Amino acid sequence: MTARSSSESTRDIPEATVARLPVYLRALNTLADDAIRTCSSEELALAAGVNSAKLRKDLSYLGSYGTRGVGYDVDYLRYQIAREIGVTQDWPVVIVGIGNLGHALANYSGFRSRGFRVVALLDADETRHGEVVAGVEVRPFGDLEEIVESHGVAIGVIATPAGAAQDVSDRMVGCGITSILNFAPSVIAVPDGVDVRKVDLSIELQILAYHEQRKANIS
Amino acid sequence: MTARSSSESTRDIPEATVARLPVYLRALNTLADDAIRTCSSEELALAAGVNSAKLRKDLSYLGSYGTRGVGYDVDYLRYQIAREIGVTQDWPVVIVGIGNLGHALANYSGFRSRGFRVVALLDADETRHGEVVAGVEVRPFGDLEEIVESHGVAIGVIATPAGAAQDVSDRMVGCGITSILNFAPSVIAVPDGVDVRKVDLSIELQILAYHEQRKANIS
DNA sequence: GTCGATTTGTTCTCGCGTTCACAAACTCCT
DNA sequence: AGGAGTTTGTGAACGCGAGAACAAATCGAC
Repeated sequence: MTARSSSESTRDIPEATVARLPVYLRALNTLADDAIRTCSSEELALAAGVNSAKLRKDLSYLGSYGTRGVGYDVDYLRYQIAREIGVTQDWPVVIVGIGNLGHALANYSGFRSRGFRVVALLDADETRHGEVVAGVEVRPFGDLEEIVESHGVAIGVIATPAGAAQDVSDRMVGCGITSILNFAPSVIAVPDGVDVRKVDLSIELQILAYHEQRKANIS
Repeated sequence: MTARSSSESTRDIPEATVARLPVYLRALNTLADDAIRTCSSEELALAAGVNSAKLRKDLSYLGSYGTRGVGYDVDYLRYQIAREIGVTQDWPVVIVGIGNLGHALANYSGFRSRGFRVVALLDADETRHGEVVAGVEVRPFGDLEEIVESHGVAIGVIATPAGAAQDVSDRMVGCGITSILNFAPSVIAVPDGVDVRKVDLSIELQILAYHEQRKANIS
């Protein structure tokens, strides 16, 4: 409908679609690894675990990158999705809280390969300072402002105990971080304009337990 | 409307509500730790980070456990939610894949305190067998069937690389596991009746990156 | 015992997301 | 060149969830 200028691609993509784009991207990467050049919406939907109509509608928000009667060019679509999400550029990331989970996150190769670079590991516990994890030295939490400023960090990861999460969040927001991924099992409050996503391991298990309990009670 | 018999409490709770119940439960636990006996829907909603109308509607699916003009009894509501979710009972859990993430999961105290007991750690890599993590010995993946049967395990956690996830899933389903929490960055296919929840670290970051990119492009 | 204040439980409306179904567009074969 | 076969992109219907608003119920004061 609307005329679309060169790189001014999309207006607003529904949140549900945004959450699925990374899944499509991964599926496309897998296809590319298998030297597959072209795929239909049906094939890609299968690989991504979604309905093909939903996939097509999702992709239509980005533009018309398919060819009717043929399908999608894997490499081309892959690039378009990556550009839309923003993973074609480099995102510096700070991780606060280097416990068991922080360790695992720092070592997670999936970040590196998707444009996320861990520029600093911070912890309040001084006995951990100087320790090197995944090639990065653990530094005092007080260094946060300096690091965020010098590297232009916009994304912070909280992997602390619940009690520290709100304080860490406040400090992050205070020095200009506008996106937070929170692994601490607590609700954190942030001002408007700051995005928070929450990953809670035990909540996921509790949801499974609920359904499991229902299955057992077929009375 | 419907007459409600003794322990036959609810019919079907919306999925969105089920996902929030654990959040309410945690908020209630925090209140209880502060020796608070009673709370209004407004207070609890604030602690849980949701709208109070939504909270009341969610709780109404469980029954009428509040008192008008007063609020909710913290301990009583806490018990009711815990019973509804199923965390009053003990859930044996198996974790497959003891890499960085598997280590972190095995050590995560939030599982133990919510009724989940890690009964076994399995890994395909023989060099890891015998290693003790969080008080549990790492055993060969081939022991899965025996362990699931002897402990009555219904919930499995996959923390392997992407390539192994589908195989592990198939084996789990094959020996009777009906709920899977998948941390591997891949889509797994399971038969009807098996629940899968997926936690993907890099996808969460990519979603944040998308919004971050939008913030930067205010052009 | 009655009145006012308070808070729950529920009804209603609205918007988002999912899915179906089909027209438009492209390829290939003859 | 034309027709058959495919596959995309999208309009329309449907169902679920969020939030506002209100009636019902309880407590406390007098």
